[in-house]
Amino acid sequence: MLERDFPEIRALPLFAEIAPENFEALMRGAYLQTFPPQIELIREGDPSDFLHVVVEGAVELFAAWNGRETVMQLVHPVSTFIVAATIRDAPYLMSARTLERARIVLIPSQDIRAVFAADPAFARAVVAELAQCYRVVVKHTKGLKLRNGLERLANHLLRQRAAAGGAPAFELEVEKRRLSAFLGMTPENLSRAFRSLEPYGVKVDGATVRIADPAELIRLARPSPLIDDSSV
Amino acid sequence: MLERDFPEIRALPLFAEIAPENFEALMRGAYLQTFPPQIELIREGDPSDFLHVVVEGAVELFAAWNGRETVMQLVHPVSTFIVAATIRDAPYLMSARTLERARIVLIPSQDIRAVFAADPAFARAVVAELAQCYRVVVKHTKGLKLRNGLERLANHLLRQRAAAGGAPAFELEVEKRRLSAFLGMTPENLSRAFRSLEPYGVKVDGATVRIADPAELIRLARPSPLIDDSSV
DNA sequence: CGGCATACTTGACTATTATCAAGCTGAGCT
DNA sequence: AGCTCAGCTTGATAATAGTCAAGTATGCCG
Repeated sequence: MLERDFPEIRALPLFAEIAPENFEALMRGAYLQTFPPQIELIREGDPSDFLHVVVEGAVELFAAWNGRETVMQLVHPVSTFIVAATIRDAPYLMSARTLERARIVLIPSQDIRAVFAADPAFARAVVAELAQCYRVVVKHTKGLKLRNGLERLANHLLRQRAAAGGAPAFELEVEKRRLSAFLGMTPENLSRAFRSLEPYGVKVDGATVRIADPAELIRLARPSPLIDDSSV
Repeated sequence: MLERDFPEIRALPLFAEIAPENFEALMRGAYLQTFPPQIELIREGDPSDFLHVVVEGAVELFAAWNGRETVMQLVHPVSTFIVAATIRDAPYLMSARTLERARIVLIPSQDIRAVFAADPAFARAVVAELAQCYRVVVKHTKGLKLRNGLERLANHLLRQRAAAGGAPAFELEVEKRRLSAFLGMTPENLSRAFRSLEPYGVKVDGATVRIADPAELIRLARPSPLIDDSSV
């Protein structure tokens, strides 16, 4: 692991407060690796070997059952994934694959568990991270159970718009087929949902979305901070 | 808080390893309270004031949006809920209400956060609890996205059967209307789903379920440890 | 440039799920 | 016992979502 890669990882809330010697111990065992697109990084059911930190690129967490597959989460830099499995030393509940070329730091799970036991500051940070992850999944589940496909898409677009700083046009960041799986619908229905949003001032051209009048879309989407606000 | 109530709380994984003086500090500020059925204990959006421990009875965590309501989790003794909100000092994402008469221990959130900062053993236990909660929600979400209503019910029955020690007959533990909301369907469709399971040897009489031949039901349900196994 | 592969879109159809409106049933009560 | 109410069930219908099949667009590569 090269010296120059430290800062962006060190800056993550998860690692910011660790004692220097413990952080170094983690980095000594860590790999920084670059993966091509479509590489399966972990497979659900496998034992938890590494904590992953996405430094660049994009990763999706997905799950399969009975021949069906769905996207559980989309992971963008800089963030970690599968903290829970690492901490509990339990098998992964989700698989992960790269969506684009991605630079990923792999930290051996046993190192994480060792530092976690020895460094109270790290333990606190892990708790904050886990609590955050928990709340993200709860919000996603609320959206799935309380909204229909059109409403989920409308709110997703409003969230993306906010993440893009409120610009009138922004990019979707992921292929539509993956977005559809993430939103709990088929690609065909995502297509139709986009068309249904046209009367609300939503224009889609490839991966570019333009929202003419947010107020109009908000009236349909009825966003709630307790589902859509990532900072809550 | 009475002395005789300590043991069952002390025995919880979350509290088992705390230093005695810290545990006492928590208990000094705690209330043990008995609530009648149908009492709203917390409301989503409110600030996190207390960590709740269900000692007796049953509680449901639910969420509402745009006039719709759904059940997110069913909580039975002895377990805690809303740890994540307490730790992050963030607003509750879910509401909670008693389903039956329930005895509940309320521990002020600020006490929890104080002991959490001071007691490494407690911090570790909180992490384990949170990681567990996270994995429970992920499994629930996987079920929602990968299975249809009938499959969710079939797997729920197999889980309940396992929880009852594999007995051929067992009780549902909650009203069917709440079970339906938990499984992400309407009461009407739960009714129909139960009838659809008759050919698979499932007989329902009130809240009592009898599974004639588990193998038959398993063939339909296709349970997976990564969705249905509570210990994984 | 043409050819190919892949994502996306569209339409027709099917399946699943929700809604509405009666009925039914059983526990609790007088 | 009979009444009442709430939960449950059932059937008819509507809304929502999935499937299949075909077509279009786009980007990559020789």
